[in-house]
Amino acid sequence: MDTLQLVAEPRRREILGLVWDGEMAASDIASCFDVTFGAVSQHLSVLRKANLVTVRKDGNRRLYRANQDALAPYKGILEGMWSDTLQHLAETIENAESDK
Amino acid sequence: MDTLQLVAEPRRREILGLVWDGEMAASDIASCFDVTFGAVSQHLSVLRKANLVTVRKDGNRRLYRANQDALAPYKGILEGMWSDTLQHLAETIENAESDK
DNA sequence: GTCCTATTTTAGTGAACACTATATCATAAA
DNA sequence: TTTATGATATAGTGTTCACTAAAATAGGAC
Repeated sequence: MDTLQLVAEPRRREILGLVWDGEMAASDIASCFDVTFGAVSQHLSVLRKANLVTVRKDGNRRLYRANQDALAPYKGILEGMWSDTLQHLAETIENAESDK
Repeated sequence: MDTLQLVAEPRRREILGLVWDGEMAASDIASCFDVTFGAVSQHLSVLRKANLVTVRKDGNRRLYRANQDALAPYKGILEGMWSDTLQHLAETIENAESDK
């Protein structure tokens, strides 16, 4: 599957939105969605293999972050969709709150 | 299915490439691919319903053309992929030849 | 009208893939 | 070393969807 198709998938789009501005643990990402941890981990695996996210180990946890260089061509479209739904903002705020 | 996913599908991407610069009959579009006429017609139907192409009747034939306004946000990405594969150019030239 | 071509539509098939559940692996804490 | 937590990998399921084949629709030529 090519990059455009990978990015087009709605769940992955949302995940990319979450890790766009900064890194985020897999468990925190998963808690934003109504699917199992495993499902999110699979999406992260796909994004990782396509070099669309980077991972950093922090003890037990894996911190993910969008690879903005690789995603540069899609940035405009992704941002457009995040702002359309306002979900990106809502979710990042929600996450920031729960981190306090 | 949203616009990004519609556009991401490889066959539809190629079809959009063919009708990007000018209108083209459904049969001519279909003859560029190794799938049945019906399959291409279905893709055209999807693109039509999403308002990504416009149709004009010319007697028996239906002439399709990309709706560049609606596709504007995706133009850069699509053009990048067409130039990558060179298929877009090859196919449009091939088609122009057969029209002579 | 009857043919022929261009196109759409419908029914059915196969494959891709997002998901669940479970097993496995790795790190941290006891 | 055991126990718990965070994460990945695997097996199996259901749905979506691109495709084929065939039927239906429409326009032009005769």
